[in-house]
This record gives sequence, structure tokens and C-alpha cells, in this order.
Amino acid sequence: MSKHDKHDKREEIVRAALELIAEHGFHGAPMAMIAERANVGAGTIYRYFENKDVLIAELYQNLEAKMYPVILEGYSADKPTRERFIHLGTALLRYFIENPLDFRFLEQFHNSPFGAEHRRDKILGVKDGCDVFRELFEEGIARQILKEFPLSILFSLSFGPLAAVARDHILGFVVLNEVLIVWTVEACWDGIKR
Amino acid sequence: MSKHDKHDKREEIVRAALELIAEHGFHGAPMAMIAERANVGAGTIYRYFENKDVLIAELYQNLEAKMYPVILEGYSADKPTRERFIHLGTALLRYFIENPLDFRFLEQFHNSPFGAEHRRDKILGVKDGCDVFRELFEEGIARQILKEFPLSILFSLSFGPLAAVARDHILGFVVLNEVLIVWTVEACWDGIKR
Amino acid sequence: MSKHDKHDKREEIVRAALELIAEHGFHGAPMAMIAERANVGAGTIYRYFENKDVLIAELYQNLEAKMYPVILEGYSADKPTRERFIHLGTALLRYFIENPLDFRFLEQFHNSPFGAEHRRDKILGVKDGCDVFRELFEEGIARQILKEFPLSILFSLSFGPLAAVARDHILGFVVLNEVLIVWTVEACWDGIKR
Amino acid sequence: MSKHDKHDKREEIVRAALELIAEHGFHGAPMAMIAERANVGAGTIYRYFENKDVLIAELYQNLEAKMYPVILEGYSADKPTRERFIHLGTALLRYFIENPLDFRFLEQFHNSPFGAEHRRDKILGVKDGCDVFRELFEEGIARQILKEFPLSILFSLSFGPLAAVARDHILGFVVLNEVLIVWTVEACWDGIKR
DNA sequence: GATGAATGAGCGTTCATTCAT
DNA sequence: CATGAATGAACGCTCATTCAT
Repeated sequence: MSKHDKHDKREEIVRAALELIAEHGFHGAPMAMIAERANVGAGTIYRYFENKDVLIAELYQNLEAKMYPVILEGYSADKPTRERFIHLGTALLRYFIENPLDFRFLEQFHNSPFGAEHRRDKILGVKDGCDVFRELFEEGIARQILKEFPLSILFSLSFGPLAAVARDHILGFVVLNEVLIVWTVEACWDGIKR
Repeated sequence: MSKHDKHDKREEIVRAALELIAEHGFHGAPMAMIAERANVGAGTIYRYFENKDVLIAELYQNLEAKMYPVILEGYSADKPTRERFIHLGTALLRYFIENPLDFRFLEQFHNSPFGAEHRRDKILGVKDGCDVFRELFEEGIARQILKEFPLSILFSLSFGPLAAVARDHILGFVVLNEVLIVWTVEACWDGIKR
Repeated sequence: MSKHDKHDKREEIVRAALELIAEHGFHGAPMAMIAERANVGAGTIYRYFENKDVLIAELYQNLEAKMYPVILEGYSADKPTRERFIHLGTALLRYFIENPLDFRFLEQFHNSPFGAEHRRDKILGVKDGCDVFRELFEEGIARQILKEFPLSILFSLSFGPLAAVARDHILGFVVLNEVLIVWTVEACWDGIKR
Repeated sequence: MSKHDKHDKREEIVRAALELIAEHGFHGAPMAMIAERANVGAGTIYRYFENKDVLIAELYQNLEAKMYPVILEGYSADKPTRERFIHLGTALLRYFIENPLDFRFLEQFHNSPFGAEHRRDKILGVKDGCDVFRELFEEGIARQILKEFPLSILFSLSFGPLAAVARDHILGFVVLNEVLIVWTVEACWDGIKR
């Protein structure tokens, strides 16, 4: 039980931080407020995270580790390119809609100086979370199924709309349903396919 | 002359704020630093703008007012839907690439709590800067040229990729040229057209 | 008058810092307390001093600049070695006794990591405030009036007792008067002379 | 065995505290760090010492209790005053040089608000560790061998230089050897003798 | 009107001390 | 008895805002 409690505390902090950062952004989520929402002393956070930056970075990694399995569930590299793209796109969009806090946090993260650094890592091939997408695109180009764009632009054509649509849904500007989700991802496909 | 000077100061402040916010984000741009860069006393800013939030909001409106004429230059409501879309999309993308500070500021703005508020105004029909796009999309749907999506999703399918591509270009992850710009916008069109 | 006020503020801060550090040591003198004692806002200190370390360093330099003229008043390089030593020693001791806050601050300073650094500068010949003493000692050795010790030891034999005596006086363990001051310095002389 | 262990823990704490305070000063030696270096839980320290101040005070007393026997080894009240002074002075100086951590701790201690309190106890006759010195000085004065100074000043003339010289040696500004040690103490004698 | 010195609430972080296990 | 996770007051410092000049 003591181990369980310990985990509880850390998870409470993570949860509180995610919520507050998602709601108010990095600068609207002071450590004291995170502590309060987590029902924890201000100093306690520092037992688990060296400082605020580290807390945020770990939050991000937590999130990635949580997202990928969900998105890749049922994914098979053997299916046709289009079907795989639709799978990934709809899974991502569904995840965002079902986990709006996660989505908002990711948005905040990618807009921080810290996010830019991470993005650079990705572009240099360091991160491998996106490998599924990369492989999919590279294969699609090789087979002349996809337009011959730089990978970065294919990413933008695919994820740009999904992020925008997810944000609008979360802010209440559209109400997505399963049909709209699929149609939207299919529209993305139309954008990148030859 | 005093009126002219006053305008000069106001514009210096706006310019300085835009630069600093674009470069370092909202929280890396203290009022004192803005004042210094604008060659103005710290208190002077408050003669022109009630507080920092108001300054930022006006900055945003300035920017919109500056962008639309540029984007709409040469735009004709008489041309075919596709051609009009390509005109608007490429003009927007070109504007972002040629005015990276403006783009960075807009990104920062849209990610602030303030940005969400503004977006809500738009959806309620308060803002009319996007009317050209709205008309284009509504007409396209009516003529069965575009997919029958909620307007909001058409917006996302169009601007989501453009913003993402512009960011990648500005961060140096792709180098866009005129051809890639057109191709990218054409890909967006493929996404929204029937 | 505005210039005078400005100086007043800075001097209030310096005075308050000196008092509090002398009374309670560096760590017993938080910036907030210094500000309060100086009748100044907490942030005001940072208009005049970049941070606490700089404040302390400037305090020290202020003090040196204030002390040397007082100690050297009436000092003449032409007088006999002994007389010059007595002059310097008694002047120093008198200064300490008449300015107990200055003395206590210097003690705190020399015991800080910062003080050690400064001491190292001195030993390497960077600081020239002590040149009078150095010259006196070097000349005394050359003329075979003083014992042939490393300079550093001559310093210790001279200032060690003076500092200790001054501390005891300030703490109330002895009550020095003019006669005792002179006798004490003469005893120091007996220690270093051949 | 339990009693032995308990003693072990206490001594480990004392040793760790001495090291860290000597190395980094009082404020560079947090309780948690002391506990870690002592291989002891943070809370354990509080079983042996009521709080940090008490720990430090006991550390000081430990040190005195450890020093006096060493310094008094071979000391005989029957020998001539001068010889006894030289014995005590050189023994003290040697002790400082051979136990730099002890010396540094003592310096830190004497400069804390706590140190002053202790000193006051001494002057009121509470402490009796210095009795040897007191007796030596009183006897020397009575026999007209020493200058007729208040005891406190004789102390200062004797220990002031020794402490200063020890500090310089430990900081590397001089390198003392047996000869210099003796000469230095003899110089102190010259200072206090008639 | 313009200034910039002054303010103080609020930030991220540390650390002496406590107490449930 | 020993532990070390938890605490929260206190620290040094920043910066949006005010106001006397």
C-alpha cells in the first residue's frame, strides 16, 4: 500500500499539472497552484520532479507513452496504405476528442521554447514515436500512391487539419461524431494522395 | 506635429511589442523591454494601451487589418472557385513566409487564453475579416464543388496545413519555394473539393 | 532635489543592508528585511543592485573607499617605520571602534565565500588598498627593522590582534580607551620588530 | 551492541556535519545533506540533536573536548612562562594546520550569532577550557613577565595572529613549516612579554 | 503629455522540521 | 528506534502597473 500511495502522489501531481496547463497554459499554472490542486505541499512536487521544466517534459513523455499504444491498437502494416492512413488519422482524432486535456497540453507544449527543441529532435530522426507515420509516407511515395512532397509537408497536410479540427471540437465550434471524424480524415487523404 | 509624434510613438510601441513577442513569446516580452525597444518610457505605453492584454489584442487587430488587403490584392469574386481558393491560400502562405514575425505573433496569440476568446467571437459572427473565406466555402458547397462539411471543418482543412507548413518553414525544417507553395495549396484544395 | 532623493534611496538601502548584515550576518539579512528597514519596496533594491551578491560587493567597496582616507589621514611615508606602523594600527583600531557596524560587516564579508575570493585577489597583488602596509613591511624588512617573515605572516601578526581586540571591544568584553589602543598597537609592533 | 550502534550513528552525524560545515559553511550544509553523508535518515538526526543549532553547539563542544588534550599533551605548569606559552601556541597552530576541517568549523562557528553567545558565556567564567591560558597570563602578569593588559587583550594578541596565520596556511597563501610555526609563536610572545 | 523610479504581489525553489510507518 | 516522504514558511528575484515630477 505504501508503494501505491507513493504512486498516487506522483500521479496526483501529474494530473493536476496536466489539467492546469491544459486550462491556463504554462504560465497560468504556477507550481503552488499545481500543488494545491494535487492536494500536496508546494515542496512535495520537487521530490518527484527536479523543477518545473522537468515536470513538463515528463508530462509530455507520459503522454506520448500513453497515446501511441492507443493509436496503434489494431494497426497492421500489411493493410493498404489508404486504410492504414485512415486508421491512424481517425485514431488520433478520436484520442484528442476523448482526451481533450491531453490535446490542449500537447498544443501548449508544442508552442513552448521547449516544444521547438523537441520538434528539432524529431526532424533529425532522434524521436521514433512518429516512425509509423514516416514509414507510411515513405512507402506511399515510393509506391507512387502519395504526392511527392517533402515528408515535413505531408505531415503538415495530415496533422495540421486534424489538430485544427480537434481544437474546434474541444472549444465547441463543431461537434464531431464518428462520421465526421472519418470524413475529415478521408479529406486529409484526398489532400495527400496522388 | 504633436499628432504625428503621437502616432509615431504608438507605432513604435506596436512594432517593438510585435518583434519581442514574436521572438520570445508573451512572457519573454516584459513591458519594460517593449518600452526600451520602442525608445519610450515604461509608463508611456499605458497612455496608449490600458494594459498588456489590451496592447496584445490591438496588436492582433492591427495585424489582421494589415494582412487582409495584402491577401486580397488581385482577388476577384468572379473567378472560378478553385482559382479563388488557390489565390487566397498561396497569398496567405506567402504572407506568412515573408512576414515571419507576424506569423509567430499570430501563433502565440492563438495559443493564449485570449486567443480562444477571440475565436469565440469569430464563430458568433462578430468578426468579419474571414468573410471572403466563408463566402467562398458557402458558395462552393452550394455549387456542389466542395465537400459538404461544416464551415469550421473546411477552415481547418484549409488553414491547418498552411499554418503547419509555414511554421516548419520558419523553423527551418523545410524550405518552401513558389512551386512548393502552390503545390501545397493545391493539395489543400484536393482535400476539400468533391 | 530629485538627484538628492535618488541618492537618499540608494544610501538608505546601503545603510540598511550594512546594519542588518553586521547585526545578523548575510543569511540573517534577507532582501525583504533590508527593503523594510530602508523604507523601500522589495523590488526597489534591484534598481540599484543587480542582485544580493552585487549589493554586498558594492557595500564592501564603499567601505574600503570610506576607510582608507580616514586611516591614512596625517600619514607620512617620511616618518620612521615604527611611527608609521603605530599610526596605521591605531587609526585602524580607532576606526573599527568608532564604526562598529563597518567592522562587523567586514568580518562577515571576509568569512563568506566571496571574501575568500577577494582575499585571493589581494594576495595576487590585484588590490592596491593595502599597498601602504605592504610597502611599510617590505621597507621594514629591507632595513632589518622587522623580522624576516613572509608578508602574509607580518599581516597576520599585525591585523590578527587588532581585529580580535576590536571584536572584543564591540562585544563588550573589554572597554578600549586611547591609552589601551596605543599600547595594543605597540604590542603588535613588539611582535613584528626585530 | 545497540548502544554501540547508537554511538556510531551519533558520531557519523557529527563527522558528516563537521565536514560539510567546514567545506561549505553553515548554509551550505542542509540537514538532508548531513544525513546523507552520515548514511542516516533525515529524521534520525533529530533523535540525537534537538535541532540544527543544538547540533552545531554540540559539534563545537566536541571539538573543544577533542582539542584541549592534544594541546595540553606534554604541558607542564612547572616550566617557565615563556616555554609554556610557546608550547601552547605552537601546539594550537599545529593542531589547526593538521586539522583544517576543525579550524574551518571553528571559524564558521565564531562568526555565527551563536558564536557571540558562546563567547559571552566564556567571559562570564562559565567555560573553563581556557583556564590554562588564563592562569598562564595571570601568573605572567603577577610576575611582571607579561605586559599589564586586560586578559582579553592578551588573548587577542596571542590567538589573533595564530588564527590569521592558520587561515592563510589553509587557504594556501603561506606554507607553514615547523620553523615558521615556532617563529610565529615567538613573535606573539614578543608582543605580550614586557 | 511623457517619464522612469518605485512598488509589491507573485513566481520557482529550498530546507529545517515533523510524523506515519 | 529509524526512516524519509511530506510539509510550508521563507528566500531571492521579476515585472505589470502607478504616480510624482
